Amino acid sequence: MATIEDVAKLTGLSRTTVSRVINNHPYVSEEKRKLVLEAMEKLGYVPNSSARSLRNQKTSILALFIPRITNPFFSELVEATEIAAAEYGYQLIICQTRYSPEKELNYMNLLKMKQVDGVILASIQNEWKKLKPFLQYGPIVLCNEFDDRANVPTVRLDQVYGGYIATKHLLEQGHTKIAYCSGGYRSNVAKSREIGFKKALAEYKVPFHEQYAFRDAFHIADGKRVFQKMMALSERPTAVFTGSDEVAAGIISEAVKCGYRIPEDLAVVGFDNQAITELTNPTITTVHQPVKQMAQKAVDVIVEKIQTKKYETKEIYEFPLQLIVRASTIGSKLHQYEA
Amino acid sequence: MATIEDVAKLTGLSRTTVSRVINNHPYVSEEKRKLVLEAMEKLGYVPNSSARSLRNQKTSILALFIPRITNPFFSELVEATEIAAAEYGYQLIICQTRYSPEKELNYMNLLKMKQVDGVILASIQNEWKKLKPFLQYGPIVLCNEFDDRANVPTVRLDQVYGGYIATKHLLEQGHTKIAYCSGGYRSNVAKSREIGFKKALAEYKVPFHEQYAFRDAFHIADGKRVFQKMMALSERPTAVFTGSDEVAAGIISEAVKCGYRIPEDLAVVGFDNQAITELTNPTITTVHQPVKQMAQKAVDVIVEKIQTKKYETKEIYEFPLQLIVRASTIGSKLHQYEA
DNA sequence: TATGAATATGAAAACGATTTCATTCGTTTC
DNA sequence: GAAACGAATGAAATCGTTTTCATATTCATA
Repeated sequence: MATIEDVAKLTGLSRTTVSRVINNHPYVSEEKRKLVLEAMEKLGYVPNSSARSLRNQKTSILALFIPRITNPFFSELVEATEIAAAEYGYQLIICQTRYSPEKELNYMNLLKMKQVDGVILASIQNEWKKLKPFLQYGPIVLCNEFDDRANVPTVRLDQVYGGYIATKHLLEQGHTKIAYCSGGYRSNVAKSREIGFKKALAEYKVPFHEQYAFRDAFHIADGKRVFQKMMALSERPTAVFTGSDEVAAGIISEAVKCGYRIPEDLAVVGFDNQAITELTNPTITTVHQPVKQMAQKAVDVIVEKIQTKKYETKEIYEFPLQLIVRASTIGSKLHQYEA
Repeated sequence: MATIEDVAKLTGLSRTTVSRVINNHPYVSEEKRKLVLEAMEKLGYVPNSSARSLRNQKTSILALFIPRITNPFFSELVEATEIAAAEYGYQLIICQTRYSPEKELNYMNLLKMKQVDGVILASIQNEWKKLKPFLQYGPIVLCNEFDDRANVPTVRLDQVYGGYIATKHLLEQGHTKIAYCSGGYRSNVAKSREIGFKKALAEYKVPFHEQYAFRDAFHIADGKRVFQKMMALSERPTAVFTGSDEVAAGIISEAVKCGYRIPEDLAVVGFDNQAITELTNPTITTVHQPVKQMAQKAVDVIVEKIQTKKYETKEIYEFPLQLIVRASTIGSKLHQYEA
């Protein structure tokens, strides 16, 4: 394994000069520069990352915290974040908290140990006061998830608006018995959507009944379970708002299997605009989230924070959401080949 | 930022003793050990990763190469790999090659620069002779993808068998005009499946026509495109083998939209057993791949190679595949509530 | 009671880079 | 022709650990 010393020896120059060539510093004669480059090539020399990190106090690695990567929303976020990070020359370490506060705190030590230059939190499992102390070791940027008490840069989507437009759409179709379905008790994303949901109901003077709320739905299986619960109610809802397309797909799948018609018997809106929304029958009305933009911004911001070393600045960057209307809410016109 | 020196000063001991406590080395009196632990706690001291990596010549980071993470097969692989790596105390860096040989070679420098202790290749974009030289810098383990010329540990699935059982299943249903659909020209995974596909055809004395082959299908949209191409043929196939559930779902979606019946007009088998296989209508017959086991084994193997430092050993670990029969191939019985 | 082993500790050398500071050599400037 | 400056280079310190080697103490054993 060739080191800078080997290159220095081979050229008869000092480590300093070699280092200058590597880092494109001035005051190296063209003659020596060529000599060094040739020697580096010949020895197959590449600077050692650990040594550089130690000396420069910088690893060029970011950590991205997500609950689990198999959730397509987070897959897309990881994809976009990795690409954006690579543009800046950063590597991305994936930290799956699996909804565990302990795992989250444990991964946070990456910042303390200086194994990463910064942390992007796309989900939050601990109270902010538990995370805040880590700010002394490096920047934390919130992306997607957020917390009012957190005095750090936050890149997020207007979830209140998302809940609002999706629900308003159902209300416009004449529904008054609308169920609410979400995942993540701790999540402010879910809470915001619920605020938007209730805001829309209030505007239409439609009351909300707590028995219509299901706040523990994450996966397809949860959707199936929730559907059965809804159908067991004495007064069944005619529409349901869900916090993810997976759950919406689960509901639809179970409904169709049980002989119900979507949207005639139950209108369903999803969230995320995932690929499955166009594959189910009927296709799923959903809310599109600009994940790529959000990821890009989060990386832009954290790179800037790493450079300026000002970590405790409350900056909010918010992107809009967009309703995508498909067959699961507006019925027959789009149901071209069914039945 | 407290260093080991600070802890040493606070306790009045040497760095050596503090280091011994950190690393649980023997020959430290219980009295001093406590003293050190208290001081570490008080200062909030945690060892610096870069310094450790430099000194120990070990980063405790693995790199996982995949084409793109939004492919659910690779999401699942990343999830399982991250969990398995974490058990060994390793972090996981994600390298999305996006099917680019240049990007792949570029990421390979992580090994050369010693930023990672090992590389798990779940996809291969370059000829092996281009990758082989990196073996002098650290272990490479193939996982999922493979190459006969590569003299390194390989954890893989029996793809020939996978192609075989899926195709045999179609043949057993009486199909003789069977199309073949896959993604990745360079991929030996795809090539193996094709071998299994043709083996099954041969056993049933069914000839294969090249116009039934579509080897550039990766996504849902490709499935839709392929469906249109198939229907434009003078002699249309009655069944199609696909290399991914996404493509199968695309085909089914497009077929249903155009008024065709699955499986009566076209039987479809997918690959991967992804969540969507149970959400489409009809549900998709597919081949289940034991991704978790494969990922776990790949991590076990690479950790061992890192320890033993023997990188050039050809070891093959192969896991079996399993056919999951659903409605997209066996028709009416499972189509309970359609029409 | 001397001897050797086991226990406990520290000084200093590594790991491989970058940076500070000093030095040398030309070239300009007054 | 001395002073000042810019260009080119290297020696050595530094980043924060772990490890090697040396030394000192304690303890058991002959």
